[in-house]
Amino acid sequence: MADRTHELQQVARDTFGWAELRPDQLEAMEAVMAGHDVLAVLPTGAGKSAIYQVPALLLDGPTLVVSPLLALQQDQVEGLEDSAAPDAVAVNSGQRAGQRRESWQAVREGDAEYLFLSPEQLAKDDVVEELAGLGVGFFVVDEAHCVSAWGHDFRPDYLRLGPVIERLGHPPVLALTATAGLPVRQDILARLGLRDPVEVIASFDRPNLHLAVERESDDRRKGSAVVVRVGALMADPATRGGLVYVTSRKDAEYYADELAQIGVRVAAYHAGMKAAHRQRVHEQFLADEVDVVVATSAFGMGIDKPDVRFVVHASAVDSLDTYYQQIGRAGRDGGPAAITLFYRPEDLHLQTFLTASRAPEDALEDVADALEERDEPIQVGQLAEEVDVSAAKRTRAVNLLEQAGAVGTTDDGRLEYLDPDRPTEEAVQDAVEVAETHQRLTRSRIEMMRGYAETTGCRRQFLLGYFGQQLPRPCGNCDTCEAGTAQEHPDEDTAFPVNSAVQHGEWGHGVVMSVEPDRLTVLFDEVGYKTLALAAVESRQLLTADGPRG
DNA sequence: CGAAGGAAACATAAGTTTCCTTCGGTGCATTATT
Repeated sequence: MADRTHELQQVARDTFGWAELRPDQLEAMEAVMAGHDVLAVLPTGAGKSAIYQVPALLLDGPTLVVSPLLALQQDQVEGLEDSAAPDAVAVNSGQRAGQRRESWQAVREGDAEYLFLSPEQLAKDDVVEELAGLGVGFFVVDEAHCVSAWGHDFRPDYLRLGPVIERLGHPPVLALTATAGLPVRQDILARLGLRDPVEVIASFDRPNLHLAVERESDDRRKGSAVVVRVGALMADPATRGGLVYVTSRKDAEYYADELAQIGVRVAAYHAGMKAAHRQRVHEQFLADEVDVVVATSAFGMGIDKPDVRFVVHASAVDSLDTYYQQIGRAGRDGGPAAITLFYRPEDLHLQTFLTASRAPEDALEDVADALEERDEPIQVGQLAEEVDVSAAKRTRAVNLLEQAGAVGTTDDGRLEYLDPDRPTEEAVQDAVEVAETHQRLTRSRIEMMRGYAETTGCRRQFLLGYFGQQLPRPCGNCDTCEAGTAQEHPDEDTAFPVNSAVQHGEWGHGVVMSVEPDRLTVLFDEVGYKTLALAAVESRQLLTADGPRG
């Protein structure tokens, strides 16, 4: 063990020039070297990339890094070029055929140690076949929350990574992310099929962020309040420069115009803008030529500016996972930063709309029928020929049927209908229920966002509690602490302590996520987060202690 | 679900009210034209 630690530290020092590895980094690396699958949840700036970059050099075979954005892949490749580490290449649709051949050639000949791919590339049979021949020694999923956040509908190929890992002989797998509450972590572990995983989870606390919520009832008044607030923040040298998150592209343009009118150097950022323009805004922000970026959720991953002094949300977002991720872009230098959410309960309805995704019933039927009719497993390409729906919809259908236990993936990546005696109608019905369970969880996460915005207790205790971390005392650096409503409550002898498993008559099995003076929040497997009044729990005996999970 | 925008309804002046429809977020890859 000590040898291995020494070896890792030596590579870190000699190849990358890092004098010291942090305990979290080292713990994750050592687990990888010991052959474990690892899920590492570390805040940005904690050197997440190092966790794969270093062991990659000690493990046989090339390292495959799945990364969600082509721009991010580019940054990583360039970063490695600047170090003494072996080369890195990416393969994607933006390249010409010749360039792509060269990249493969470099990996094949061992000139490139790191290979960056999008999950969509890994959905292609020839790509996986090529990789299987290469003997991939290390499988890394960067920004692994995307598996859960995007895999279920937006980018369904994220849920196909599990079978790809198996097809590559299941090398050690490392999933990396900065933000993941319990359901997201469980989802990542299950969907990637991690074996006996080691979870390395750093503290989520960012004590330098001051947390506050401004409640507004009128939409227009909220709009002007946001502009006034940003104006005030910009007038104070201590809080100059930050981000404003909005829900729609239109709002991004609107607030950018309003702020420009009061003399703020501001730019809008959303996915409707041309790529070159988006890149320009990003660069100007990093270079302090623009002080405020008003953005939709498109602005995020890959942004690493140390001195973001405020993050203002003009509206609530879809979950505390998203919220934490977005506010976490402030104060990376450790200096104070002002975090403000402008909250109107009605805004949550838009999040319900945006996250709603109904099961593709027609595609489910077509896919189930096509697979059931075959006596043998079939290639994805073949299925595409037989089922006349879009690739995304087809993949979603395959994913749901697989989660419903009706469809399986063979070791060579083909799809099969598992039980010939199971009627396809039943399989489709089960798949629809899988989608509905997922939908309930999504809704309950929106309710947790509501809970954060409406709590009179310490905001930080609420936020950290959501991520499974108990802050023993109110933080003293949020609006409720300052208002005096966040009272310290002694650790009462509760029958249902945090992290204990419980059983509810109607909602089934769950895990206690937080205990407040008058209420409990429980994450149930089937219905997601629920907040229960302690008085009712006691008087009506709603919960019973349950055995350990599993 | 709710905000926004347009058209029609109200009303007899130039405007307000009501009703209806549309739109609302993340990115890969691929392909047909300039």
